[in-house]
Parts: sequence; C-alpha cells; structure tokens
Amino acid sequence: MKKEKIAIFWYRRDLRLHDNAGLYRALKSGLPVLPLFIFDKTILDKLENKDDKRITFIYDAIIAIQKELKKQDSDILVRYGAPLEIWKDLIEEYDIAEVYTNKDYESYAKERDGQVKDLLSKNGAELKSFKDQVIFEKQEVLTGQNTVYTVFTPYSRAWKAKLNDFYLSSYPTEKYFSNFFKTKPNPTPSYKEIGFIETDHAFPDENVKSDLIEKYEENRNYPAIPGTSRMGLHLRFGTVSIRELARKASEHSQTYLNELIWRDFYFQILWNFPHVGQGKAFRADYDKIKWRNNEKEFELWCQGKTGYPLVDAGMHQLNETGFMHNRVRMVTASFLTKHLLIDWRWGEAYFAEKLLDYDLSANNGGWQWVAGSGTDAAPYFRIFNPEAQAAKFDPKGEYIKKWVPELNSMNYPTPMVDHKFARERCLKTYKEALDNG
DNA sequence: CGTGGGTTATG
DNA sequence: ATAACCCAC
Repeated sequence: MKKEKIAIFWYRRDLRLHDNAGLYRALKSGLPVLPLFIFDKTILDKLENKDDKRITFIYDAIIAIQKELKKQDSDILVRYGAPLEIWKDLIEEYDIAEVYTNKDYESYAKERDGQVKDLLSKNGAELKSFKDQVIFEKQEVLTGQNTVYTVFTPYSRAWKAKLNDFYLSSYPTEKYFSNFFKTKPNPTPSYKEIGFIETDHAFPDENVKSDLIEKYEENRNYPAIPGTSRMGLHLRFGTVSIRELARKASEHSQTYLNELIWRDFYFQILWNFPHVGQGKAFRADYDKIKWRNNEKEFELWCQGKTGYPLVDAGMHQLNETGFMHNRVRMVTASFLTKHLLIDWRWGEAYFAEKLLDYDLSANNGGWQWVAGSGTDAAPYFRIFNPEAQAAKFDPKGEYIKKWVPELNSMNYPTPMVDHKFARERCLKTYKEALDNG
C-alpha cells in the first residue's frame, strides 16, 4: 500500500500549538502535518532524580497538545530513544517529505539537528528550522561596526530600536488546524518506560497577570513578595510564546521587557561564543583563578547550611521547590564563588540539576556574571554582602523565616566563614589570577 | 514602458 | 514595519 506523503513537525522546547513559527510553516506547507515529540534518552539519562518535575511538566504539555489534536482527528507521536535512531525508524514508517522544527541554539542541539538533517536529506526529506524561541537571534542585533554586542545596555538599546509590531505578532496557527495529519491515536510511552515517576502537577500559571507586570519594577527584588512573573519554566519549554509575553511586557513594563531582553542577550552570547557553554570562562583570564573547591563547603552550600540566613533560605527554596527568586540566585551564587571560592561551574551544575526553569544560556550567563568571568560583568571587587542584601531586600525577614524556620533555634549553624575575611581572601585570589596576564 | 497603489510575504 | 510583487493606467 502506498503511504501518504506527510510533513512532520518536530517539537522540542516549544510545546504549544499557538503562535509557533515552525508549526505555522508546517501547516502552511500543503502537506498533512504529523506532530512529533522525542523523549531524548541522551538527555534523560543525565538527569539525577527520577522524580524530576520537569518530566511531569513536559508530559502535561504534551497531553494538552494531544487533547487539542484529537479534535482534528489527529494526534502527536511520542517516542523515547536517541533522536537519530528514532528518525531512522520514522523514515521506514512514514513517507516523510519535509520536517519542520524550531531552532535550538545549544551545542548539543546543533550537532543533533545536523545529523538528523543529513539523515533526512539522504532519504529525500528536508529539515527546515525556524526562529521561534527568541525575538532576535544570532546576529540580528549588531553594533554599528557589525560586531556582536557583549554589553547588555547598548544591546538592549539596539534591540529596542529594531523591534516593531511585526516581530511581536503571533503566528496564527489556529487558522490551519485542519491540516493536521488524520490518524488513529498513537501509543505514548509511560513514565515507567522512560524511567521516571510522575510528580505533583503544581506549576506556575501560564497566564501572567498584567497588574503583576505593572507592579514588576516595584516588587521584583523582594523575594517574600510573589512579584516576579514565574514565566521561566514556560519559556524554557515553550508553553508560553516569547512574542505574546514581550507584547505584554512592552505594553505594561519596560523593566520587565528588559528582563526578556536579557534572555535574548544570553542566547546570542551562547550562539556567538559557544565556548561559554563548554566549560570555559567568557574572559579567558578568569580561568586562571585558583578556586579552593572545598567539597565539604560545597555540600554545606547545597544543603543551605552556610549560617547566612538569606543564602540558606535561597538554597532551601531551590531544594524544596525547584525555584529560587532571582535576587536570591545572585546572592547564593555570589556566596559560592566569592566567599567560598568555589568554581562557578559547580554552582552552575547544581542549579542546572535543581531549577525547573533551567536554561543553559541564562544559567551560564548569570553564573559568569556573578563570578565576574562573563559578559557585562560587574567588576570583580564588588562582592555581595549577604547580610546587607537581606536587610535591604527582606527587611522584615519574611522570606528567611519561611525557608529557614530553624533560624532562631539551637540547630541553626554559625556563619561558615566570616564575611570580612572571605571578602579579603577573594580579592587577593582574584587579583593574583588577573593582575599580571 | 514607467509609475503608483494595492496586495502579499516576511519574523 | 518593510520590501517585493503585480497589475492598471
């Protein structure tokens, strides 16, 4: 029996039906579109916790897509394995004319997509990829000399100058939903089959309130207030469209828009300077720093037992919920790198394991910014004082009380290192590495 | 054959 | 928002 020619839309970190660039192009191709998601064994095998909530989040998103597709007598195909192997199977199973997908800018993804592209082209199918997860990618925003920006403020100015309504407008996929490939329901691998267990389904709402965005500037630095958007997780997996969010931001808050520009900024840094994602400092000099890397101290930091209440509160929030308020991310990261002189890459890896909204570009950008090794970094002699940060941003101690209830008991540890001493030690260590080339 | 205005495609 | 494209004049 002759099989019908189809297009496949390959979902990765864009798990939504609405305002999706690659899906839009697929639906307009004239071919019936079969959506696909692969639980990538290569990625999943590296996850430490079998109850990782991110897997549940992905499942939920897939089920939501599936529900909508069933209305079109269609379904999403869900597979588990190594992408290249899955694609070899799919080529046998279907007559694939074209494959549509959204660009993914990390090194692993670039290599994976290159291999799949080659495999497909050997089999007469084309892989077409589209910009979807950022407003401006790669080298769309350049300086007057056509060089890549490495400082945020001028980047953000150029970004805003380039922006217009068209870049913010949604891809109207809904108009073409009748073009999905008609198929019987496909079997979906279970949690057990992919080696994970289902967790609770408590995730932030994907509809950010406009009054929250309006008050964002006022509230965002106070970790006791739910004043941040909590959109990180949705942006990570694409359950919210960056265009819709940036539209809301540009209407209600330039401060919030700036945070979204930071996100584009770090994506383009990772793309243009891929060494930052491969264990290297953006500024090579900073790889000469002699980190102390004391494993016991690292363990105390991970467990939130440093004796500095704001640091400990942040680590407890992270360990218990998979989220940490951004102000506190800066404080905990600074404490690890500057007070303890532990390599920022250890902290980066820990956050990667624990943060539900973990994204390589933003996490790496943030850690390198804190360590001083990154783009746009504050001068290295700026060292956060964790007590001053607490006094300023959690003046009533509400956040600390919530996450460190043992604060006033006998069990709460004394500070693991004196601030003044640690500060001097840090300055000396950085100076030795950076002073004489 | 050149020009202008409407239409379409682009991200 | 902007440019390419098409057709009428």
